[in-house]
Amino acid sequence: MRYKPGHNAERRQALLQTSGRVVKQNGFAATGVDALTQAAGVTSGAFYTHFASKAELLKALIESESQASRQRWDGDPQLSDDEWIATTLARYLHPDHVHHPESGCVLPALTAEIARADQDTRQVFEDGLRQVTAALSQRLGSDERAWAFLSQVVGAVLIARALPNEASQRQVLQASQQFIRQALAAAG
Amino acid sequence: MRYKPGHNAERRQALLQTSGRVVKQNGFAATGVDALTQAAGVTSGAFYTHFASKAELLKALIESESQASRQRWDGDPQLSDDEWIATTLARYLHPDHVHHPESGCVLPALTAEIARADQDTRQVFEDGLRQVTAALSQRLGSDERAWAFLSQVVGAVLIARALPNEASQRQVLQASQQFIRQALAAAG
DNA sequence: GTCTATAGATGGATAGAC
DNA sequence: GTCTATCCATCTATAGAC
Repeated sequence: MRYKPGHNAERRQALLQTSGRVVKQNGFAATGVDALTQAAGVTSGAFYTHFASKAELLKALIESESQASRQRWDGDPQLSDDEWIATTLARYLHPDHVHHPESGCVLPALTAEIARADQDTRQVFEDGLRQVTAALSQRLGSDERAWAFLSQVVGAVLIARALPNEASQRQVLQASQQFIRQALAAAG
Repeated sequence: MRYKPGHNAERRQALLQTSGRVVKQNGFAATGVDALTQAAGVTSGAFYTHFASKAELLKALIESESQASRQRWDGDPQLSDDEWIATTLARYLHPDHVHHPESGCVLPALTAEIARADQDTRQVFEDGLRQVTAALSQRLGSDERAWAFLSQVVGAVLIARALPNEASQRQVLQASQQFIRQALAAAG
């Protein structure tokens, strides 16, 4: 055979990773199939060997990005809960995360567009997200806190990214971090 | 003259209101100029009498929507701070707000796309947003709390909208509301 | 000021060569 | 499996009639 075994799966994986970066950076609707494949060094013709449509790519992206996020949220298992919270907040609510959506969490970048996708795509989103909140819940003590924690940090990064200067961005990130600490302290 | 005085300003205002609904519903990049103007009962040719480009519309939309949001956030001035917080949370974190982005806050719907706009547009965003946070700060006691409060509710509605079923959506809304109460209680 | 018509570019997706 | 070439629809924006 002309291609080594697993070539197909590898290429699909590469497409998911590179197009994930492009889409988080520029948005899903705003990005053409040409731009998606160009980042992986192939042309649009090759795209349709791996995905039935652009909409199918979004579903696959949500799965792929959820898995990546889940691993980032897990973090170092040796940390105490308090240490884990501190390092997680410091990393998620960091200016680097604001400046580099392409390598960051999928949620601030794509959730608004996922909200406009079909029911099937949103189900994939929920499945992926529940893995994240399950991990979060382990550290925070309840699902309720996990959802609220997630909402807070996603909202903060989302808003920070739309602000035009670094000072304002930091103001949001700092405020968010402080707020979370107070809420967690309040409930013991 | 064939048109009554103020016709131009009125029509522009009408375009802002109707296109605001369409854009919050379907996204800015995903909506063509035809769809924007169709909602106002005119054709795309008329659009360019009022706006130099589609990008200019986004800036005008951010101004317009910020003003509308600011008024909604203000609420009834006769309420006590606690009452104001309760009614504001109940309205913003309500399933109706999740189901109807077209008549809701601009932030969960468009912030991700604003984050990808040029510096000028994002400056307009900051100016509008600071009016909102100033009003919020009056009620909550500090700018810091205002930013965090806003991040929390925006993140919650954003995520809820992407979830496929009502039960999950309510879970996020409820968790966020509870979290905010705890954070505010913690700081007195 | 708004319309129809259209230019010019780009969108998603497919066909056939290799 | 990937390429080039292309179809057809849609996009932003403009021109000219009314």
